[in-house]
Amino acid sequence: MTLMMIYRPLLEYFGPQNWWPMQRGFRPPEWEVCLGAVLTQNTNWSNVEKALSNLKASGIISKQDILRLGENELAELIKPSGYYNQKAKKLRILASFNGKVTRNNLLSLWGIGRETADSILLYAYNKPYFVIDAYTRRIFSRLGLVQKDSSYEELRHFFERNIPRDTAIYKEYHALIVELGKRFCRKKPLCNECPISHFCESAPSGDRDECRSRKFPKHR
DNA sequence: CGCCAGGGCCTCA
DNA sequence: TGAGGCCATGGC
Repeated sequence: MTLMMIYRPLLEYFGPQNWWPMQRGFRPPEWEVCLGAVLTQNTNWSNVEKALSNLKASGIISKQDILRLGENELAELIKPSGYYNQKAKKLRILASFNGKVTRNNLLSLWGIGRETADSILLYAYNKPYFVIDAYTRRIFSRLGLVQKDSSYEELRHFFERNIPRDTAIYKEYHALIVELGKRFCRKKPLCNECPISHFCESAPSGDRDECRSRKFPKHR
């Protein structure tokens, strides 16, 4: 079993997710992707949309707009996204960053951890970093392809080694993982309706392929 | 009402 | 280097 053998049925089942538009010739505004990447930390995207529409309704879009605003006023506008005091601080720090956009430079900023950094690098700057989140860890450990306690960097390298180095695929795959996690591979999984249960070690045995070759060694 | 969502930081071993 | 506590709103 390969990672692309899982990608294909997910794409067929859910269709292209089109998170941040990824067509040729179109780049989403980098700063707007950064806004979303911070606001969505441990938060439902529908709450992020409320925060983003508050910002837009107030004409607050650009980095300069964010920095012109006081931290408390910014916090008030992004309140629906939760953790609004922390996120207001994080956004001001990120908005004032003017250095070269590298992973290490992003990680050096307070409030930007591995997942947020990789989301920004991939979706805003089109750099081939695979984004790992809680769904990724849950889904692929249930599938039996990785260990539950693998570190972030171990998981990221595992995906980057086993997927074609194509940012369009990275973007789509991560979005599909999130969709599968929300719809089927929940904390209490809905294996009976899951489109990839036949690949899964954790699914009830009736839904599973009993005779399949394991192409990957268990990831440590 | 409880649970959880596209995390990250700090503290304390 | 990892577990646990903290940050917080809104939808179901």
